[in-house]
Order: sequence, then structure tokens, then C-alpha cells
Amino acid sequence: MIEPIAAALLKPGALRIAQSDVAIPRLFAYHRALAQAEAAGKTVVTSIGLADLLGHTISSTQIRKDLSALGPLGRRGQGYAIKPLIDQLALVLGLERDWRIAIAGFGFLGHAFATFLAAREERFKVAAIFDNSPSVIGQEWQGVRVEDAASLEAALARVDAQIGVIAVPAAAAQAIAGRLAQSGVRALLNFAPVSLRVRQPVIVRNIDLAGELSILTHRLSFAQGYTN
Amino acid sequence: MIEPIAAALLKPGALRIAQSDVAIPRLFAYHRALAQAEAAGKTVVTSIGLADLLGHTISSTQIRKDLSALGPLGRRGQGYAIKPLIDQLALVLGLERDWRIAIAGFGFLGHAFATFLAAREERFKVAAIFDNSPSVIGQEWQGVRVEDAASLEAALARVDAQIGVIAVPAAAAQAIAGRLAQSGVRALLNFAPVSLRVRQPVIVRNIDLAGELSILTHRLSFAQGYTN
DNA sequence: AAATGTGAAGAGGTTCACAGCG
DNA sequence: CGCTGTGAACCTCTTCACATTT
Repeated sequence: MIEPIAAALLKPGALRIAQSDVAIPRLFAYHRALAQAEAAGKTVVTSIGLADLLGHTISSTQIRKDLSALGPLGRRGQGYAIKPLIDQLALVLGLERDWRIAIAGFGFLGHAFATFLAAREERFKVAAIFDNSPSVIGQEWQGVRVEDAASLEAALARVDAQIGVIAVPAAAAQAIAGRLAQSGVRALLNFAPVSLRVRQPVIVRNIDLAGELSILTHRLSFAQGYTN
Repeated sequence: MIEPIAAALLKPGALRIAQSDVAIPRLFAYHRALAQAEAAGKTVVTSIGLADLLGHTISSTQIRKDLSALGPLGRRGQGYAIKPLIDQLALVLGLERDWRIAIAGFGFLGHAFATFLAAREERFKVAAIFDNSPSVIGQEWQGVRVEDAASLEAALARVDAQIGVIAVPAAAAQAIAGRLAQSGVRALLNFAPVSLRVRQPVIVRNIDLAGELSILTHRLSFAQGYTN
């Protein structure tokens, strides 16, 4: 089950937790870059140094604003100690616990997502995989059996996943989303190009691959500047 | 090669072309919804009706603002004629021409992307596929042969792709990006969690799957509201 | 001297409220 | 009267500039 507001776990001063959806991926990028820096033996970093590590995609000012919102982590004139910074970021990002993920749709996209999770993010466990194609049901993927989507409710009653990934065709997305939500899943990552309507209080995040492509084709057609 | 500014192709009045990166995916969603509505036999739609079709993810005011920037497409008191609206959206989105896409990395993610393109977006042609694994090189995917990444330059000289998709491991992403850009690719969709540095004027768009997931875990941990 | 932390200014995008037209 | 089109208000996020601390 989901933990309650974890404010009690936060370090003193880190009360301004609610970060906006734009800020969170930045914090995640800091976490990733700092973990690498730490693995390389570094123990301290400045906001400018971190901007360097990030390829100057984010300004040092922005980094300081983001980090100062997490609590008193820096030392003026010195920079930030990496270790406590990583810990605090992990806490705010919700990475200090494991998450169980249910993947609905085990075509190439579902498969890609599962593989990606297994390879890179060890706090995310693929707890259940569903598909409705007889040729896929029964397959094993890293010890997880692909189950018939028809028995989704029964399977989720066993494994209790918090996050669902919707990698089914658009026409099937809404129905699956509703059933996942009904079965206790509290957050959905949706790859289908439809806006999901869910009755339960569920966090939905859409990834629209075609939409991303359209940004490129638009800018290529009316090429005004080249950045990212 | 890339077309020059296509302003001459635009209907009279549609001079305010440069849409922001937030607006373009909205326009794309309109295009998708309108195409469905047209297929269902509708010929006219109001901003409120379109908002309905989109599941109220976007307000009718926002829709009117977006559409009015494309030119004089609406009729007060009546709504918008669907056909010209679709045409104009396609034009602004760069969807009136075909695009050739090179996919670098044909693991599950590259495979998923290719399949997704083939299934849903017929204006996007998979023109080349590269990988460096001997077990993948030489495979055929819908008539496209997976080529050795080592011969990327030679292959791209033949097919002239405008868009590159980077679906290789993070460690290999930068090098591949540079070679794609050097070979004439003008836009990159990057799935690797690194910020690409490219010398040529290239449009880069990053999709950070882990970052998206982190939004969910953050909000689940400090569950403040459930929207979207 | 060096780097953080932050109020204030700025930029960008969305919503409001209503004028304008068919 | 209905629905578009749009200036103004509003809100959110980013950048600037500098006071503050080690």
C-alpha cells in the first residue's frame, strides 16, 4: 500500500516538498548525475559543477533554486556534499522504497519498458505482466509469467502493484486503465494516445510518442533555430 | 533535404506559424481527434465540442487561442469546418510530407518505435535501422535490413533520413548522435538519459522514461491531489 | 574569495471576460 | 443568440542580481 505523507522522514528544514511536475525530472537528473559523480569518487559538487555534469541543459541558478527548496543542503563558499544530497533527492523523488509495476500490453513497447526497468532502475520491480494474445500469454520474462488480461483482477490481488504501465492499443486503453485503478493501482503511465478517464483517485501521466515526433516535424518544416 | 520556410504554402492570414513546444502536441491532439470525428462523418465542430472529444484535457478557451493563431478558420456562431482545419493543422505540424527516419539501436525500444510508426503514422517511413549486435544485424524488419552501425555513414548517404531516433545505451548515444548529425540528420529523438552535444544545427528532443516514472513515484510518496 | 540562497524582475503560457460577428 | 477571437489579468516558472555565509 501507499505510504502516507512522508514528511516525518524528511530532514529538518525540508518542508517544501511539493515540487511541480516540471521540477521533478530535473531533480531526477541531478540524482542520476550525482550518483555517477559519487561513483567516480567525488564527494562535493558546486551548482556550476553540477550544471557541467548535466551538459548545461540546466542553469546553475536553476539548480540552486531547486536544491534550496529541499532543505539546507549547501554550504556557502563550498558547495554541496554529494552523499546527503543524493539521499535527500532520493527521498523527495520517492526512490527510497521499492515500487511494484504492472505492465499491461506486452508487445514491443511493453517489452521495451520492462527491459529498460530491469536494466537501469533497480528500485522498480516488474510485478505483473498482462496481455490478451494467446501467443504471448504464458511466456516468461525474467521470471515473471505473462498473464491473461482477463485475470488481471485476480493477479493484482496477489501482487499489489502501485504503478501501472499502459502499453496496449488505444482502443483497449480506457478499459484496462479502469480495471487497473479498480484493482488498487494508484498511478498510471499511459503510452496510448487517449485521455484516460478514471473514477478512482489515480495519478495519470501520458507519454505521447507521436506528439513528440510532431514537435520535430514542425520545427523542421519551419526551422526557426536549433536547440533542445 | 529540408524544405525552406514553407510560409508560401500557408493559407492567407496564417502568418503566426512559430508555435511553442507546449502548443505543438496540443495541435497534434486536435489533428488526431478531428481526423476521427471526420471519419465518423462530422463536418463541423465547436471549440467546446473539440474539448469534449479530447476528454476535457484542454479547455475550449485554449483550443480557440491555439486555432485562432493558425488563421481565420472559425465562423462565429457556427464553429469550425473540420476539413480545412485538419489540412491547416497538418500543414503547421509538418505532416503534409513524408519523413524518413533512421533508427539507431534495434533493441526492444528501437523495435517498439519502428512498430509504432508503422502501425499508426503512415507519413513516417523507417528508412534505415542500425545496430551493432551481430545477432541483430542482417535481420529484416518490414523490408528494411538492420545494418551494422559501423556503416552508418554509407547507409545514410543512400537513404537521406531527416530524423534520427536514438535508442542505444546511454554510453553510445553521444557518438551515434554526432555521426547521425554529420550524416545529414537534422532532428533527433533521444531516449538515452544523456544530454547530447551536437555541433551541427540539429533539433534535439529528449524522452526520459525514468524521469516520467519519477513524477509518479514522487506524487505517490507525497500524494497531494490526483489529477490529469 | 567563492559559492549558496533568495527577493525581485522577467518571460511564457493559461484563463477570464467580453467584444465582435454571423 | 451562439460561438469565435482576443486584450487583460493571472499564474507559474526561470533568470537576474546581490546579500549572506563560510
